[in-house]
Amino acid sequence: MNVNTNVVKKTQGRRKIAIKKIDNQNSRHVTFLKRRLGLFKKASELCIFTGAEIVILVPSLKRQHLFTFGHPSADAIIDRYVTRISSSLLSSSTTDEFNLQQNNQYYSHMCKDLEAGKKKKENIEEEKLVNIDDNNNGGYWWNEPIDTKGIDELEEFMVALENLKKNVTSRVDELC
Amino acid sequence: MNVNTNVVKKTQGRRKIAIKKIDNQNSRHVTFLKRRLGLFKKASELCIFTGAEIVILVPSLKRQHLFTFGHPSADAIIDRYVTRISSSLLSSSTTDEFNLQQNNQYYSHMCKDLEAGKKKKENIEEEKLVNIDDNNNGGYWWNEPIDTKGIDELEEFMVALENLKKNVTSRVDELC
DNA sequence: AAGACTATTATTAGTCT
DNA sequence: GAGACTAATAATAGTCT
Repeated sequence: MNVNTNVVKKTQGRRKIAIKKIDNQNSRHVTFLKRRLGLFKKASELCIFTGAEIVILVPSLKRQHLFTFGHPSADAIIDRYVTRISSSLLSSSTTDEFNLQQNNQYYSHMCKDLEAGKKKKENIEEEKLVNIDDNNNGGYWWNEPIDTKGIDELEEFMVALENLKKNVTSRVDELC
Repeated sequence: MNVNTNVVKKTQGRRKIAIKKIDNQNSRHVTFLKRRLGLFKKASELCIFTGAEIVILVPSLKRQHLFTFGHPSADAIIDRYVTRISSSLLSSSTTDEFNLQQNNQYYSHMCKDLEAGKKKKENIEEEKLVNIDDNNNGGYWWNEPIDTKGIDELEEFMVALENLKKNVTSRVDELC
């Protein structure tokens, strides 16, 4: 029987916490430190195990610092991200102006998932995962539809990216 | 005694794997899928628990797609990242042109850490963690020194970012 | 306040469908 | 080939320094 085997526990160990913002500011900062490191470690492992490129940007909680993770380099991947937006704006201006909701769906989905907790799987048929398949066409991701929210104010500098795009395109011709 | 208690294990469970690129392509893709989701989940939790802003960009292994995680939005944080580079280039051109190695140190550090495995703590005194403290000055992170590698080819479009910068700065005046 | 500790929760490698 | 399963590994919440 394992009822009260008189083992004196030194700590209570890890405990579950509610899926909400941590109230206590000190705990919140400690968690921010620990989990940010954990996130970067996970990213490192993903890079090593699969050869993936990853960029992570995390402003400090007071938005005074920027913690970055980048392999091979944050700039290289961000260049391509920005270039992709530029390309979309410059090439076809009307065709895919709408139904462009592929990006940033993960957060809202994850939030729903987390809030729901470990709900049973039979009643989550409406929670389809985003269906981004890796081989739907031969094009590159920066030519695909993008989310255009907040792009208005970016248009001005997007035009200036045209020259950069050529450099970037040649830089990523090596496929894995 | 727990020697061969005749418990038939259904699976071997999770197993350790070497800290290196996974050879088998199918396993590599499966791991890329699973761990990418895990990474985004970790990011979601960090957002929720601490109120942090996070951007993650992960090109697919063939570099044909881009998987993004962004809260509140990838564009908003990237704008600030890019604006920070622009600001650095426009303001002081000579003072902090060198000793700018604060970014992207995590990957190399983590790689070393991972390769070393679970080495004893007494002989890693040379592996200091990056010392980015959150309150060294009252400035914002986009005014701090940045890594300028690969910036040459970006200069042209950086200049065009000047107008954007004003918008962005006002957008992040709300501190947490 | 930054790091060590540890019991517990969370993630996941391999396997099977 | 995308998802369920599960034993084992990995991350971490709270505590103590």
